[in-house]
Formats: sequence, structure tokens, C-alpha cells
Amino acid sequence: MEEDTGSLPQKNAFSEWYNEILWRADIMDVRYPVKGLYVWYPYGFGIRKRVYGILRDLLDRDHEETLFPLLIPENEFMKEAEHIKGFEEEVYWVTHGGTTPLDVKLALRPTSETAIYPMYALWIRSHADLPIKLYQIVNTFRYETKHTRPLIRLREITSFKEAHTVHATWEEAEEQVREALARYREFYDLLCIPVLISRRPDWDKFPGADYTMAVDTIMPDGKTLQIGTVHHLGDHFSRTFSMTYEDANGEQQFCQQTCYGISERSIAALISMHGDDAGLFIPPAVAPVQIIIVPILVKKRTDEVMAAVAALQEELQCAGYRVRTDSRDMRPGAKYYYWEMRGVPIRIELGPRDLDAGTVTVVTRRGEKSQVMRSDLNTSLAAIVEGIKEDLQRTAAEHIKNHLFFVDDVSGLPDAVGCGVAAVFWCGDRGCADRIEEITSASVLGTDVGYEGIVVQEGDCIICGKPHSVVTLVGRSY
RNA sequence: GGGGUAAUAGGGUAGCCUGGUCCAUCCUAGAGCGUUUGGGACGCUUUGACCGCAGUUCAAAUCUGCGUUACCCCA
Repeated sequence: MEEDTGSLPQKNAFSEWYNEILWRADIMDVRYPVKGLYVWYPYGFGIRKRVYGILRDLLDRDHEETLFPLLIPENEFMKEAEHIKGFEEEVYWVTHGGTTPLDVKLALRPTSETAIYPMYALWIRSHADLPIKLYQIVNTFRYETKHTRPLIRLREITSFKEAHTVHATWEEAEEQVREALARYREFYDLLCIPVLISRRPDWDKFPGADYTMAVDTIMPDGKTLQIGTVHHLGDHFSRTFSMTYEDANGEQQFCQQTCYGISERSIAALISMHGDDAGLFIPPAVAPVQIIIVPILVKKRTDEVMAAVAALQEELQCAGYRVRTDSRDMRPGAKYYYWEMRGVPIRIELGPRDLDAGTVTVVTRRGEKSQVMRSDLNTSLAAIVEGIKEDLQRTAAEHIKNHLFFVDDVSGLPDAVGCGVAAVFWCGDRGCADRIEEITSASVLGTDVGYEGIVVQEGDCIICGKPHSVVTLVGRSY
């Protein structure tokens, strides 16, 4: 047994592992005295900054970033009936200004449709104004009554990236849904997180959408985590908010819309997918520190080693790496554990032996150690970074493969769902879905499944046997 | 939605049942000094806690109620 200076709960005790790694790896401080609100440590925020940097870069190709107000007046918020019904139990209201009751209550946005669309209605006049593709990264509020969980179920979502697009036709909007999904897939590829895309069943779609496509991944305990959604809104909101445009024939038409979002659940997935018993493992692309240099100091040669370390850091920085030297007065071993917990993908040790041999010692977060000639360092590092990415992708892909089961018989369903996600054929009938959920005490995640591991798309419904039923994912979810 | 358990230094804990022994135990972490340094160093000195509010009592970390927070189980 390790000393308690070191040991993290094992990852197969996922719940404990997750709770503990958040503060051990300086991601979040969960001790803020309000339920469901948490504090980002600077290191965790550094990860967030890079992850959202990637997301920004992806969207900035053809979207523009914007910022709408946090507060939404009650009259606007209450316009879209389905939307209200979906959110009314979880909205925070601002009711007073100082001690004076407000004439019009103000909602803390649970999402921003009703903040953005009244403005869109003013901005859009003709087909020449379309399409509009804007996004913002904001905090949103939901009065969660179930158990809150850092990064996963929050009362203040601190990092909600929401995009809102407007199109002339339903088909164009549908095309945007496909593009958004492709963009999200690209995003999660860069984070080495494999995803399952599916169309949520009707009863589980976004309130006020024509349909909802969801991006899920599978957590270490086999439960799914929804880490992105894309909604085709049709003209639900444009009718409510009078968003019309004049088409080429001079006719007024209702706009067609989409919206899609990703939250800090993406960070939860990143942590959970790649971490291990020793701590985090952050992909180089988003690691706040990509390379940690640990000097090995012996009294007689301290100055010599420190000079070499300074030169090394300088060189790596110029090569574009985020690199830091740990010159604290600790044993080297203690530093190794420290940076492994924080998921730094590459460690370089430099001591007297390296100095004499003209080498440095490079160790990956997975523990692969190599002596590299100082003169070859740059090319070697490039290869090592590439190897780490492949390692993470392969490991993550295997995890999904090992937790996704094709099930063609009801008797196998509970076991499959007990340890992962089941792919079954389902006829689309609500009664059959209820039966599936009853048997598994899990949820029907969705149809139109996008995952390369699934080839057969049609078969007999697992409940009623109806032919030409479609592949459907079933799983327990967070 | 329903139930359960818990809250003592920065983190983890003992003490609580049976109130007084407690200006609260131990591990870890923090600060200072010195010796060390290729996988969690050592010595000396030192800082630091009974979740909040009410109640019972001569006396509360300990008993009661409420609140807050956290975790677990079931739907």
C-alpha cells in the first residue's frame, strides 16, 4: 500500500477516483459553500483554456463569437411554450433590485435562446442577411435538485459554448446540423475522446426542437456522459419571436434555426477517459505544461546541471513547447509523482550522468523511458509527442470497444447495460422503448447511430420482433 | 422523486455510545533552519480544527431540533 501522500483511489472505483483527482490534480476546489458551484484552480483553468481554444479555432472558421446578457426578462423567456415547460423548474429568478421588487422578473439564463432570438428578429430583414452563425462561451444557471457533481451536473455551468445559427430553409438548417456534428467529432478527435453520436428519442429532445442529435462518450464505469448536443429548431422559435426574412420573391418567410452546445463536461470526459491510477494524462495539445524538466542535483555539480537545464528550457520554449522546470527542493521521485498526478505528458530528467553522456532522459506519462542524445532532442520529441497521441487514441478507442455490446436477445440486455452501452434493434415504438428501459433500468440514448464500430443498421426489434428496426443505443447515463 | 450515513487543523482521522479525563489524538500537509537529491528524504523548531443557529445542562466536540454541505443506495 502506498503512503497516503501518494495514493489516489483506483480508477476502477471511478466515483471516488473522480472526486479525489479533481483536487489532487488541481482541477477544481469543490469546497465552495454553495451546492453545485465549484471553483476552477488555475491549473484546471489552464486545461479549460486550451480545450476551449481548440473549440474556438474550430468554430472561428465560419462562425463569429459574441456575447449576450446573462439576464433574460420574464416576458421574453415565457414566450415559447415547450421551451418554458422544459426549464421552468430549474430557472433561477432575480426578483429584486436592492430591496425593491422588480416589475419584470429576470431569469438567469439556463440557455440563451430567449436572450438571443429577439435580437436576431431585429437583425434579420432579408435572405441576404442569412445564414447567421454566432456562438458565445458563457456561464448558465440551472437549479439542479438531483445530486450535483463537479463538471458534470452543475448549478452554474461555467463554460457553456452555445452556437445559434439561422437559415433560410429547413434543409439548410439540417445541413448545418451535420456540419456541427462533424465539427464536434473533430473537436473530440483532437482530445482523443471517441464519441457515439445518435438521434435522441422524441421524448428526450431539447424543449422546442424538431429533433436533437447528441454526442455521448462512455465513462470508465460504463455509464454514458452526454458531452454535446445539436438541435434542429425548425421554425418553432422564429414563429414565437417573429424572425422572418424577405425571400428573393419579396415574400416574408420564417427563419429556420439550429443551436448546439458543449460544456465543461468535455473536461470531465477528458479527465476520465485518459486518467489512470496515478492521476491525469492530458493530451499534449491541451496540456498547460507539456514538458516538465526535473534537474537531478548533486552538490558538487549543481551549477553545472542548472545551467544545462536553463539552456534546455530555453531551447524547448523556442521550439514551441509549453515547458517548465521544477527546481523545488524536493527529492526527484516526489516531483515525478507530483507531475504524473497532474498529467504532464512528457518529463525530461537531466542530471550529471546525462551531462557526461551528452543525453537527456525522456519519460512519457505512460512510463516509457528513453535516453535521447541532446543533439537529436527536437526530432525525438516530435516523434514522442506523436506516439503519445496515438497511445491515447488507441487506449480510448479500446475502452469504447470494450464497453459497447451488440445485443440481439432481451436476456442479454441487463448484463450488457450493466457494464456499458448496448446496441439493439428498436422499432421506434414508445411501448417497446419503455420495455427496454424497464428491463435495463437505463435509457434509450438514440437512433441514427454514428459510430464506425457499428455496421449492420437494420434488424428485428429486440422487443416486438418487427423487421427493419434500426440500431439504437441503450445505456445508463450521468 | 424516495431513503440512508456523515460533518473535528489545508487533506485524512481518534475521541461521541456512557456529557467533566480534551486549552482535543495520530498521519499527512504548511512555515523556518540544517544535512540531502537518478522514483514519495531525514533531524530540530513551529503554525493550524470541534460546520452554523437554537435548545437541554452546573458543564456540550459528545445529547436534541432546525439549517447548510457532502457522500452512498433505490426509483
